Amino acid sequence: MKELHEFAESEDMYLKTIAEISRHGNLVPVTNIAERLRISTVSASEMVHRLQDRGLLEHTPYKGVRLTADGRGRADGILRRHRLWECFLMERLELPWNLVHDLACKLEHVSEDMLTDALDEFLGLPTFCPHGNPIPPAHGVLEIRAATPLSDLDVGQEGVVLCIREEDTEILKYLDARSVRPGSRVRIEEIAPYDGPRSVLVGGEKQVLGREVAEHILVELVHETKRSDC
Amino acid sequence: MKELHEFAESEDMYLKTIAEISRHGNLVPVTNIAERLRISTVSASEMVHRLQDRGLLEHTPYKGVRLTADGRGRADGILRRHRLWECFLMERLELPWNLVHDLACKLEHVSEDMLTDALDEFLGLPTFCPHGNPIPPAHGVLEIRAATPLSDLDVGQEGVVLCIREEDTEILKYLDARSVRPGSRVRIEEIAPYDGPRSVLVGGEKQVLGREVAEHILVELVHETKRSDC
DNA sequence: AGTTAATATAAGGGTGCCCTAATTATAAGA
DNA sequence: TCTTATAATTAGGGCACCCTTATATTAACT
Repeated sequence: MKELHEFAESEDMYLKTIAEISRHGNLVPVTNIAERLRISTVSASEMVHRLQDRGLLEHTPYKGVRLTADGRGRADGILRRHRLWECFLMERLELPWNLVHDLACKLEHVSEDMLTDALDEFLGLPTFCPHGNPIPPAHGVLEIRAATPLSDLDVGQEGVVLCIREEDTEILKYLDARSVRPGSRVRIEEIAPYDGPRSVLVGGEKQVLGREVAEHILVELVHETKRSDC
Repeated sequence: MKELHEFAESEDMYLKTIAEISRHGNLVPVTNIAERLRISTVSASEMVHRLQDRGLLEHTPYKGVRLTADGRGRADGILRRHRLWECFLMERLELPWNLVHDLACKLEHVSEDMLTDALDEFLGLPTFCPHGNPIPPAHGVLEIRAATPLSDLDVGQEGVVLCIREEDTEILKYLDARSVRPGSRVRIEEIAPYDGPRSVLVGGEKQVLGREVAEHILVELVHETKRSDC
C-alpha cells in the first residue's frame, strides 16, 4: 500500500493550473487545462473526474471546471509556497529570474506548513513574488488588485506592470530582455491595425509586443498626469 | 510520453540508501535496502536490476550490491543536496532538528546544479550538516574522518560525537532529548554484561544507551587528557 | 554430503498517470 | 431546424513502481 512517493504532485499541478487560469471565478474549460499541462484532453478529463470525486472542484460538462472552497484553499497553498520559494531563490540565492520559476515549480510541492511559515518569516513576510504576483497569506484571503491587461490600454495610456500572467520561462526571458518587469512603467505609443502589435515605450525605449503577449502583462493604470509642456 | 513527474525520485532513494548503508565499500545485501526503504524484498530486487541496467550499481547474487562510479557520483549529489538543505533548514529557518531531516528528504530531489551551488554559497560553503555528516563537495571526493561507533569504546574512554548514522526521526529525537548531538562529549562509564547497555556520561548527566543505539553514534576518540586533579 | 536459512526469481495483480483512436453528446451558429 | 465545431467518453495500451504467494537457488553449517 505504502509508496515511496507522496503522490499529491499531479493533483497540485492541476489545482494550481486551474487557479491560475481561472482568476475571476469563471469556469475553466478542460481543454485549457490540458493545453497548459501539455497532456491530452482525455487524460485531463480523467483527472478532472478524480479531483471532483475528491471534492476539490466541480465540473459542468461542456462548460468547464470551478474549484470548490477546498480546492481553492489547496491551490492558494501551492501558490503561496511557489511564490515564497521564488522570493527566496531570487532575493537570497540571487538566481537569474528566468530560472526561478521552474525551480519554484519543483519546490512548491514540499508542503509542510512548518516549513512554509518558517520560510515566510525568514523572508520578512513578503506580499509579492518577484514576478509581481501576490502571495496568499497563511490564513485568510488573497487581496485583489485592480489589474488590467496591457492589451486593454489605448494609445497614450500609461501603466505600471504588476505581474506577468503566464509564468513560462520563455515569455519571462523574452520580456525581461525588453525591460518589461514588475514595476516597469509602460506607455502605449501605437496599436497596429486589426488590434495588432503594440508599440510600447518602456524605460525610454520603444518595444513592439504582440497582442497575445500584451494580454499576459497585467498593469495598474496610471492617470495621465499633466504634461509639463501643456 | 512526457510525464508531469521527473521520475528520478525512487532511484534517488535507492542510491542514497545504498550509499548510507555501504559507507566503507562493502557489499550491501538487497534485504537491507528493502528494510530501510520499507518495501518488499521482491520490489527491491526488481529495482536493483533496473539500476544495474542503468549502470548505477553492480549486483553480485547472494552477496549484495555495490555502487559503480556513476552511482556513487549520483548518490554523493543527493547526499550533498540533502545536507545542504539540512543546514539551511536548521541555521536559517531555525526549524527543530528532528524535523529537518524529513524535510530535507523531500527537498533533496530538486536537483539542479545551479540551485545546489547557489545554496552552498549562500550558506557559506559548509562542510558538515547539523547531524555532523560531511557534505560532499560539488566536484571531488568526500573526505573521510576516523570515526568509531560509540559501541566500540571501552569503559573510561571518551569521544566527541561526530554524527548519528541512522538518520531516522525517532532515534534523532531520542538522542537529542538526551543531549547526544554532534559535538557532544561522551564518556563510557559502564558496560552491562553480555555487551549490553552502556552507561554514558553526557554533559554532566548519566544516560543509558542500548548497544544497537550506540552503534549508530559515531565518535572521534579523545585521548585521555591528564585530569587537573592528578 | 545433506539440510537449512537466506536469497532470488516467477507468476499474477494493483494503482496512478499518461497515450491514441474511435465514438457519442452537446452548444451554438447558419 | 439542422449542421458543425467542441467536449466528453469508451476501449485498449503502456510504464514505473509497488504487492503477495509460490518456487528455485545457493551459502553455510552440521
